[in-house]
Amino acid sequence: MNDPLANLPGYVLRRASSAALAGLNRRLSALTLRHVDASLLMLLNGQPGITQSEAGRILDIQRANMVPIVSRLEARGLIDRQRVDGRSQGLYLSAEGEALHTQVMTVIDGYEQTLMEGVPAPLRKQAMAVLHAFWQSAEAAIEGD
Amino acid sequence: MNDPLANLPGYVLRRASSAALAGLNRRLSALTLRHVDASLLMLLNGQPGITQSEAGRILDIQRANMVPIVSRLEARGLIDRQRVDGRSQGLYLSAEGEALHTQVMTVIDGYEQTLMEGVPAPLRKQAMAVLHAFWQSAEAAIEGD
DNA sequence: TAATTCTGTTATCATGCATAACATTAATGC
DNA sequence: GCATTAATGTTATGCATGATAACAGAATTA
Repeated sequence: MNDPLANLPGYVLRRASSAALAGLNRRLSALTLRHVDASLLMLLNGQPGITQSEAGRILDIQRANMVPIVSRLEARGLIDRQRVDGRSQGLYLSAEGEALHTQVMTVIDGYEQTLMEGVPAPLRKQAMAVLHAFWQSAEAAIEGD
Repeated sequence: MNDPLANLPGYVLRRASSAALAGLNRRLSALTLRHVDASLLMLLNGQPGITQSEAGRILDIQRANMVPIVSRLEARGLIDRQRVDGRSQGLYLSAEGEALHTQVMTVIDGYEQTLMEGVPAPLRKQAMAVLHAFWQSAEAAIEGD
């Protein structure tokens, strides 16, 4: 390799994320789901009745970009909408959506475990803390020159 | 927040990477560069004369997707091509490209330092090792069911 | 020499992400 | 109560990144 970028945390973060995503999408394709779909199913399982906008805020997906995602999952009968308001609707997993969610969890749990097991044991204890630290640091660094 | 995905390393990795990339692109826009352009300039500075395909292999960019990147940078006079072979050309930073590269380094170094400083000191020592571990683990996990 | 591999390239498609605009509805300030 | 402001869902659109398939020309190899 001899990649002169390999000592830049931001670059390594991106490569790791990209590879991790590729592996996950590969596994989720068996359920005909994209990772973003899976993340919404998981969110709705934990917070049923949440609004489309709220979900987007939590997952960091623009309001406008939530539309095709929700439509797709609703069209597949995986989620239901219930009017909350004149303008907003609560999102819920349908029975079919819950069934698929358990399959999603099997895939995700297995994958995340595989990912973690690939990290040398001595580093494993601090691994999540490091990732969260970078997340927070990167969020803070978005603005500024 | 209350994000039930926050304990999944893959998800946190993605969010951190996404945020880090946003901040970087924001800073690079002052140089009218995308992060991928910057990464190629940095690579060519370290390994002048490298081939387009080789660069793509190192940066994990498909051969076909290298074409517009190289064309764009060449059109801006930042890189030169020198025929190596009947089929391949070596890529080099032009004088202008080298000048821009130093500016890129200023931006990148400053940004990566900011990113690192946002990580609590006790974690900082192992931070890079953790990122590399996830990178390697994720690469290994791409294949497999 | 023949078969295979590699390079650069074109074309095309899927995905993710950003922005602007809009109508409807809700919340807020006075 | 009414006028202003804010929020929601939506449509449309564009840009950037990646992936795949196909091809011609050149180099390697068997």
